[in-house]
Amino acid sequence: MLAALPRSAKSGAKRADKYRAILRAAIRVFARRGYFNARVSEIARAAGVADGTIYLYFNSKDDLLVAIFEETVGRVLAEARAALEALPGPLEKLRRLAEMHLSLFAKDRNLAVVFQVELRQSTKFMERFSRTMLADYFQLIESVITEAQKRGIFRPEISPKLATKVFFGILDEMVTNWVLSHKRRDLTALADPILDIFCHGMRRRNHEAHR
Amino acid sequence: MLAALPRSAKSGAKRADKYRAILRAAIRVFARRGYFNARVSEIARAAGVADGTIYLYFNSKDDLLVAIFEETVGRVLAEARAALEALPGPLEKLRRLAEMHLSLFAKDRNLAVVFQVELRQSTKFMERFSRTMLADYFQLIESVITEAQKRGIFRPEISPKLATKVFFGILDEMVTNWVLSHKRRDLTALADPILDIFCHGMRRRNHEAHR
Amino acid sequence: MLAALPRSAKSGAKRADKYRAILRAAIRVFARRGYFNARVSEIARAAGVADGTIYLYFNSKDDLLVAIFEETVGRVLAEARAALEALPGPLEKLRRLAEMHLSLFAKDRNLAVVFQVELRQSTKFMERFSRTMLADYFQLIESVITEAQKRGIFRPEISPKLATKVFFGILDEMVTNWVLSHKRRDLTALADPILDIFCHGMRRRNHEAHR
Amino acid sequence: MLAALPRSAKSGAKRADKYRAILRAAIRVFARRGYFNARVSEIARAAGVADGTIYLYFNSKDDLLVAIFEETVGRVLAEARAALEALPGPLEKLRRLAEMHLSLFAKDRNLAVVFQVELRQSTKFMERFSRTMLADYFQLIESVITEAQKRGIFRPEISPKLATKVFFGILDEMVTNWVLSHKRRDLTALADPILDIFCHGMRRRNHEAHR
DNA sequence: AATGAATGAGGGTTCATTCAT
DNA sequence: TATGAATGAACCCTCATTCAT
Repeated sequence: MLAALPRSAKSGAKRADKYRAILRAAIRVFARRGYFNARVSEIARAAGVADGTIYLYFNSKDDLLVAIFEETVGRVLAEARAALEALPGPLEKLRRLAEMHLSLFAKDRNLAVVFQVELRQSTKFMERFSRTMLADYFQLIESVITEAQKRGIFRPEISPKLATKVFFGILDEMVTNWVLSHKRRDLTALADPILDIFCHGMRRRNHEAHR
Repeated sequence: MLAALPRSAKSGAKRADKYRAILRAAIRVFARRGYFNARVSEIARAAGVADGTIYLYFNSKDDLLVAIFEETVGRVLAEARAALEALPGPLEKLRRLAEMHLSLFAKDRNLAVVFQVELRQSTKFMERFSRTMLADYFQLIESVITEAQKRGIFRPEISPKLATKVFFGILDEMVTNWVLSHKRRDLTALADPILDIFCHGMRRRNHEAHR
Repeated sequence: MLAALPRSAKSGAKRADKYRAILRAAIRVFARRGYFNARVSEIARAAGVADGTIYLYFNSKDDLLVAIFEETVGRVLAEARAALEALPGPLEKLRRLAEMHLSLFAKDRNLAVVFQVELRQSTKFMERFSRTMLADYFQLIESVITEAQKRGIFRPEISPKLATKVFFGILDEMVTNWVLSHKRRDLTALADPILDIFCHGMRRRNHEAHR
Repeated sequence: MLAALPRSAKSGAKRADKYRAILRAAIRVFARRGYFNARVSEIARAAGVADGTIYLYFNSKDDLLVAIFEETVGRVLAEARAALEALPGPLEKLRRLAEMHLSLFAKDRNLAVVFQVELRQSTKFMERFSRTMLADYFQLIESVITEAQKRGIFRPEISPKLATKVFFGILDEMVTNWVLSHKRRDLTALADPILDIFCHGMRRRNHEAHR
């Protein structure tokens, strides 16, 4: 079967494999050593390739960090959009967003370290990330909050942009805290109490009364 | 007058002046260049001292970052504790904490950059900070939240530790967002809407009804 | 026709074509980028072959430079020897040598750059070239000068080896100057005035008187 | 005495000493290894300083080469101008130029290797050198040749710029040849026969007759 | 106490060359 | 014969820190 594939497809698949292997190795090494103390040669060894091979797939050490961010956020965004579509109301959607956010990192502690610590080491990275993919994530959250406001579930007088930052800030702090504390509690289990606080905080009074 | 002071007091005062001058210079340079791109010689020049003089006051470049953190958090904690004492109830105390947190950075954007970005560049720093002074800050917040629960203002079933992280996470995200967006909005003005969401999220239902 | 040729001749011809294509590409790229900044992959692209193919025809990047030198000097030497045979006297022969030397580079500026600059980057190359093919070129010049001395045209007391270096040095400087100045003057036209100076410098006094 | 000098003068003198020590070491190492194979750390060791110290005095490895060229040509030009002033006629001046040129390198073979080989490794360097200091040297030679033409010693119809290149080309080839041949002949002794050829080549016929 | 010249360890990246296909 | 992806050795330069003055 594989032999019948055109050369480009075969080598393309191999290329993608190696690309992912390097990226996974980079996440591991960045998490263990920190970005600045991580040696490119160490990543190469962890990925099972030669030092120079890294540079056939990535432009620089910086680029590895950028790729980790973009690959992850891109994938998560797509998954989140697909998952939200199937859900009936904004509260369910917020719950799903929180669950996906927390479980993404709960499943891969190394990724969590890279996202909560290593990616934030400089305004250069942070501004870049904020402006690009993170903006899409914020947009997705905001659209759900706006929907909740339109449906009369959330108070309409609260700025949806502010509420989005509040929602993200809570999730972000939970992950950071989980990463830094060496206790290995169940991160995903925090979705419920967080949503409880956030949604009550956002809720219309009379809406609550009707419950 | 000064000449009459004992030598140690005089030089002690001079010493403290230079210490602070270096620390202020470090905040400026770290904010402008980022920690890793900041040169010790650049900080020395900004502080008006020789390169070597830095090392008469600090052990290392790392130590400058640590000192910025500890000096600031130490001072802010003392101010916060003093301010809270004078306030009658937990809601007022939470409001004052939020205001102080936001205005600290609103008044000194360079300090905000250092706290929200540069200080988070490695797990080494973050774990150290979490364990030490930040823990005191969390403790202070938690004590106010517990007080609110005891008084029946906040729902008792919510974990106060969780609520503390939620409160801090919201504030932290506001500051980070303000630092990264190049719009210069009034950061302190966010205290009100944030508290609105947080306190409603925490509040007992019947307590609200009684209002 | 070609199809009727024995296999070895056919592939031999193709092989020679590719060999020359690579060499021509190397001259272009070396001239444009300089030897050290020239990438083997760039030469391969310019020659329309894969990187690895270069190594089926040449042992190393160094070897390309050596081959350029040896191919060119070998060809020029053969042409020069043939051309000189037909000429009656040593003065005509010197004139022809100068013309051939200058027009070789006037016709191919890239070759001139490689010969005047890139080939001289290290004593390793220069000593190798001096000892081998350049020695033949010097020998050819010297034989003409000796002939002129034997015929009483040039002063016999001048060392023919010295005169050879003088002759070559003048030509060499003309080409180098032409390569480095960005004016595109007629290099070949310099043959006459150069020979005027050189031949008068070498000539016997009484020989001149007889003219 | 030295102790009485102002600090700047003392340290200035030490600075100049170290500058020259590094430059001399660079000439030695470049001559022995070739520019590209020379390691900066090797130069540092040869100069008795740390690697980093090189960069307190020079901007880059390239800069070392440039400095060797500019220091040498600058010094030689000044010496040559001073020496020529004392001489009565252009022929004596040309002889002195040739002697100085040849003896400069005869006295320092390493310098000769650097000038004849290492400095010519790229059009980047060569064009830079041609345009700047070498142009001054050419100008000096040309002025002497023009003087000889004005005095009726040299033929006026010969382009003085061409004659300058001829003169330089001869000297240059002598030095190159001396550098590449491993025989250690007396380079300076070549001044006489070279001048014999060059000056006869340039001379007016009737002028000769009058001799 | 203050200076600033000197130190020297340390690593991302390039690219000639190889070799499995 | 030809390919081009993979290799891995090799090095200039920076800059935190020291220490003689």
